[in-house]
Amino acid sequence: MPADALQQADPVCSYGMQPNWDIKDPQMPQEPAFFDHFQEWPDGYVRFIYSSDERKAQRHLSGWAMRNTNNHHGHILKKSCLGVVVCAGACALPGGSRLQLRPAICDKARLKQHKKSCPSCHSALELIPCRGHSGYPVTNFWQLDGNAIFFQAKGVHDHPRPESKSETEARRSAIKRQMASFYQPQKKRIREPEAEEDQDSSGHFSHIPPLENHEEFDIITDTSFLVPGQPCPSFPNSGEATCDLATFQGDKMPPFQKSPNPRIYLPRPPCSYELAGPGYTNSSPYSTLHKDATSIPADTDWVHLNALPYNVSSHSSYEKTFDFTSRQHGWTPALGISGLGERTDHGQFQAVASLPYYNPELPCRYLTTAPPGAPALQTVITTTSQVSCQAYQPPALKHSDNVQEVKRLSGCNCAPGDTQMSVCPEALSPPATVTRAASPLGPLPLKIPGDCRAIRPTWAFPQESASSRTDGAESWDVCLSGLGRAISYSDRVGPIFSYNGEDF
DNA sequence: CACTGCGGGCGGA
DNA sequence: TCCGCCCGCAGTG
Repeated sequence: MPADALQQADPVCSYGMQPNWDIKDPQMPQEPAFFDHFQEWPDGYVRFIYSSDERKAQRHLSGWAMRNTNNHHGHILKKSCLGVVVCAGACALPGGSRLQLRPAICDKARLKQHKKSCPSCHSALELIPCRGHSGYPVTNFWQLDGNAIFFQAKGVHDHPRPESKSETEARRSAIKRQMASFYQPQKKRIREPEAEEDQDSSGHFSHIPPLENHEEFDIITDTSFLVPGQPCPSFPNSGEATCDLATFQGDKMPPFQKSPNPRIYLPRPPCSYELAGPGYTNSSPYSTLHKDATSIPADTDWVHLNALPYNVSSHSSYEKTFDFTSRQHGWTPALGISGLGERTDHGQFQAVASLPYYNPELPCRYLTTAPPGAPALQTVITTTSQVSCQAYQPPALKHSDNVQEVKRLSGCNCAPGDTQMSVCPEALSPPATVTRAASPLGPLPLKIPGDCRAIRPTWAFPQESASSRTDGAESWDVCLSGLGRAISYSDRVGPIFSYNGEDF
């Protein structure tokens, strides 16, 4: 274990688990012995102390879309979570993923964003508000005191992660750079098939603009995210799909780069997708994704968290932290503990193994029951928006008392055609295996416990889990169960599917 | 143009 | 009083 990891672990425990201070205390601890490693996705009632030298802390950054909130305390910066923007139609992207956009922080920009439609099904976009703090948005407090930046979070995010800002920015820049080299060559290829597709009433798809235009290019990528139930004329098969994506992201987005956010829901088996490999062959029905993936590039605004589980295996998943148990509602990322290293990873893995993911009876691989250690807080969300996702909703879902949850699950939800994927190490690890897993077993009835949320863990302390993750650490949430569950991982594992910010 | 931070002000608990 | 929230303003990139 790297020294860094060790350093990180202890502080986390000390501050995260046993904080002896509160953001509102008149006097903060002086000269803390340890500084926590910056947590990009703090979740739960956690507290951290960052070094005043930590840039991200200085900027009060967070993976969550946090907006400034006036708390009438000049010395304490308060921010509240905006939630996540999803497709109101709850359409499932190929691969069963859902769009999870980062809400614009600016009210004006957010309104503008809301006017956009889902690139996949053209349904309206819906903002899932955060209600993780007693029905109110999760709040984060920041206070600079001496050489330390005190951070305190209140509430448990009850929604999927939006794309993190840092990731978005990183991806955009990377894409732009790569665009130049990748673009031209692909131009022709992309046009042919896609050109025919006219999904966008506005004509985005019908008209394939010069690839030089990044935005346009992004739009094209939209086609790659066809809803399973929809016809996919333009990408009938994967044969053509060469792994452009690999090329695309290859150098820029190393699969394992820290990527805080991506959550990948893997309702269906991942296509065998090889990021690194240039022409992989894919027989998967979803191969189109690959193809699409190839063209995916740039849209940073859209995040298909679930995107493609590519290379899940490549991660040597065993080692990755599959934190099925983790976090509150299952949306939270697993503890990816880059820093905690063996201890955590191992533990998590074991935990995972013990979980019935593969159990058909528990399609929602997230356990239905919260572990003892799980945070008691359960957001009671009676969101109005419901569901569109019912289309895919299995009967079992209906029983959910929490509409919101169900709806959200749709993310996990699977499209009708989802095949069940047994989640076992084997499946996740080797690409080949994954591919095999993808083989259609045929749609399975989706049974999702009413409270199909990820379970909260075995880890007794949310803080710990949160803290244990290093920033951007590789953490995975794998929701494999039958249909719906998702794998979310923080690593920059696979291609990140996003639509161009232009449209959204 | 969007993000960010600040602060006034309002209303509800 | 506290809190959530809206709004506008200003600085920044």
